[in-house]
Amino acid sequence: MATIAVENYLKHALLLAERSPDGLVPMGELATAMEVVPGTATTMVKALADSGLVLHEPRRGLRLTAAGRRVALNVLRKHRLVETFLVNVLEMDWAQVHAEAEQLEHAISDAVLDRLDALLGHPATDPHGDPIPSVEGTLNSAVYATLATCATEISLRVVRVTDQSADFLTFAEAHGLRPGAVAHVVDRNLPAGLVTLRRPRGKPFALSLAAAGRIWVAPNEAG
Amino acid sequence: MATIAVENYLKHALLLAERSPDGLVPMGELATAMEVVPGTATTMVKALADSGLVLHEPRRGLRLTAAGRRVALNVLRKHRLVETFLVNVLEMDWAQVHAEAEQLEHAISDAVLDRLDALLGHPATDPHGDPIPSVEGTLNSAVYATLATCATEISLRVVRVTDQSADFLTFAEAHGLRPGAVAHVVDRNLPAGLVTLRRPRGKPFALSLAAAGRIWVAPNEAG
DNA sequence: GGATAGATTTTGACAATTCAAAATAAAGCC
DNA sequence: GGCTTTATTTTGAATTGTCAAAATCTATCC
Repeated sequence: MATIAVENYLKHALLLAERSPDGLVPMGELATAMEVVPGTATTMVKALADSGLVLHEPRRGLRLTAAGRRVALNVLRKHRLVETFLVNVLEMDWAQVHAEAEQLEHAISDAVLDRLDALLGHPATDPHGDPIPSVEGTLNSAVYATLATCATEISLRVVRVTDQSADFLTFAEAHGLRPGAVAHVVDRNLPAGLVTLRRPRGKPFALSLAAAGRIWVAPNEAG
Repeated sequence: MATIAVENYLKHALLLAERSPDGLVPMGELATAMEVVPGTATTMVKALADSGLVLHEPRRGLRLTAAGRRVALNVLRKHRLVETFLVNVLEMDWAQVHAEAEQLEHAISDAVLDRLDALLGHPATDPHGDPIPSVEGTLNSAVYATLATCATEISLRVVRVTDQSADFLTFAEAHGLRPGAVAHVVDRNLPAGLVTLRRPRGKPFALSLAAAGRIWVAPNEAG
């Protein structure tokens, strides 16, 4: 069985690999994500390579093997189903549930996971809009535009909020920017780094381009 | 924050202390409960004593301090509320939930615990009839008779089953011996070490005195 | 009142995970 | 092509929790 540390390294390796075109994850990125010094990541990656969970390409980075990816997807599935449970069933604040799920993802058995999945009705995404890996190990990563890049003056539907910090999520919540919410970009001022947004029957408000880049949207079909 | 190992030592120390008249827990008992060699228990108890969680009386045993007892009760509360959740909400088999809760009890925050408690309606006991410590740290340990010691030929209500092994619980379940079940002792044959039981509209069946001693009962008020 | 059995403690070692800091390799720059 | 910057790896050490086995108590038993 993978230890908690191993599960965490693999999970972060997966998340970083998903954002990398060739699947190669630089050591430094993994170390940053894990909040350890680079040497620690090197040590652990070599151990993971010995266990056949990753390939270590010295001085270049690491790649998940099929076995490593399987473990990582299972942990990610637990994380996101737990978040969904905490929000949908226990009615907890979506800004807090990430931290809770970080612990629970390592304590939940596959048996509990299955029951949780059934209780929640086999959801496809978690409360932040992040896709929940299937039992079979499929990760549906549809690509959307963000509020920093999408067209202006058309009705949009928020599909995903990719920032787990409680502060950001509380801000988003306060402006109704949860997945499913409808809004449109009133104006985008690149020099000022500002995006102005408006929700139906709401006042316009601004957020930084950096923040806008973490809110993913699709054209609002109904709107 | 207490580590998982520390939480486990304190939890087992509490359970053993509850069954000891003077609250003194011999080292060997703790080591057996924790499934470690005696020397390991000694090492850990000294560390716990340094943290002010237990008192170590060399060669005699240990006692929980108020701080240690507080931590232990919190872990036990998590364990038993999680078991209740797994059975009542996720509809899992009561024979499995102990093992699951052993992991989850260390991963659940107090915030999640509170929500879980509310969802379950603030239960007083878990699915095995074990009392759930209150938030304030009260452990209601009412003393009952067991099927090995109770009066015969009177209607009884099962209140508690104090064996966490899946085999025993599956056996108990198969005969309907869950808390709340009604039964009476038909016969007790001490030389043979057998207790014969009968449930309403059921066939009589036998179990060993040792097994009977793990099923706690109260007189059945309703008849 | 010592020998002995049983429990407990001590000692030395090991695996996992981490850090700090020195060493090394790679990449880009004039 | 040599120099500098940056990323990565190596080395040595600390921490936590564990075991095996030797040493040490304690209580008890003739």
